[in-house]
Amino acid sequence: MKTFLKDIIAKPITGEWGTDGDEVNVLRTTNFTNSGVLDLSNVVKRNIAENKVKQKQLLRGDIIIEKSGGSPTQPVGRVVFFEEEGVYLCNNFTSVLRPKKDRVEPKYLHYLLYANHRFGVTEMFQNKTTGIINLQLTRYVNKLEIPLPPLKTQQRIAQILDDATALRDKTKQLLTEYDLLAQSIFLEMFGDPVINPKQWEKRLLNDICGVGSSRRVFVNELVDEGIPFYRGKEIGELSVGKPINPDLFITEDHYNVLKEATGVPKIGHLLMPSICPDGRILRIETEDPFYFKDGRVLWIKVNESNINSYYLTFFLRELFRTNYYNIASGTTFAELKIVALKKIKTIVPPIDIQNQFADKITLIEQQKELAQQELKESEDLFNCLLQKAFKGELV
DNA sequence: AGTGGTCAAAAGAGAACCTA
DNA sequence: TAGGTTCTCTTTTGACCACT
Repeated sequence: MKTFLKDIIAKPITGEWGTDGDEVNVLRTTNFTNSGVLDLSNVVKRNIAENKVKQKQLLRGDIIIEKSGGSPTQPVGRVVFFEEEGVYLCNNFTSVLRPKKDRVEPKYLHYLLYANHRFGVTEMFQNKTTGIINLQLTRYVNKLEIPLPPLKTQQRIAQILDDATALRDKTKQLLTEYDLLAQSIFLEMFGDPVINPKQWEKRLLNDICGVGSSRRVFVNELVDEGIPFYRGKEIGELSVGKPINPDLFITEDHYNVLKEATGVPKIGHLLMPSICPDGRILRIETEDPFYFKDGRVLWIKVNESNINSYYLTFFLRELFRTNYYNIASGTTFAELKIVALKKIKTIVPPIDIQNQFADKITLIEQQKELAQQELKESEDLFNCLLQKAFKGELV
């Protein structure tokens, strides 16, 4: 059985801007996540008249929909599910959809609307002007058809999707915990990279590794296919040391010339964007050939006989995470210069201790690999279930 | 000619009312 | 109350200059 969205929700409640103040919580699109849950880490407080608060206060089980926002790559119409205690309203860029609980299970409706956004249905209801994108909410509510099985079935479907979400979140959580574990092992074994509490030898990075950048490749030398050519942004995204889908390429001949002249990044070398206050350092783990833009990507040719590349990755990550702005310089923005990188005082513990650390990290990396696999599987499962629920097949 | 450093334009992202 | 714009801050990157 199908029904129109308008028949199973109350009249949408529009948001309120309010005035400067600190009386009630106001949820904005910043508080939306792409996974359909609210992010309450940055909720603003505003003043709103008492009668408005009474009329528009969010209730548990409400669905908040984004009316204005999105981007060229992301359609407008995201939804989040509200199940908080306390007084919350939402702002003008959003509206509240309140399910009629005798007809529809709120969680079920939420998942369906989430799928609508995910699978591009909201795109048919958006009004694109020059700037931001607006959702034609009235049309959406009046025209949108919803598969509506009996309440009991809806509840079961919502439960299945909840379980799939929980599984996915648990795996995600596991991945962050592995990262934290790796970080805490580093700090426990070596201490703060600036303080050097264990008084190990310090050497200039330049004395133990090759430090520099790539040879310049000019825009007109880039081609449509060939060897991947990465810019700083992409290097920063290559967090697991494996290639992402490239946009730019150089010819194989060009690559061979560069290989001859400067060498090319090898397994165990480190790359980092020069603008990198959060310590995104890439340890290369692929043999697939690629090259990268000079100047914005710094290249550390690790000499493993002097220093272990896993150890150095974590040393620099910790150092930059806490001290980037002391080391980087620049007028418009802080940027790590090659000279500054060369001069970094690198703590060099005995190599066997570094290797012990690397062994532990490799184990963690293996576990992470497994967790990543699981995450992919649980995401596929969730998507598959969502797809089915959306088509009314999950009955 | 090859590198490194700097500058600032361009692009992107996010937040905030106002008006018809 | 629906629906459109602009500002500002951040990030990315091309261009250029200076030095070797």
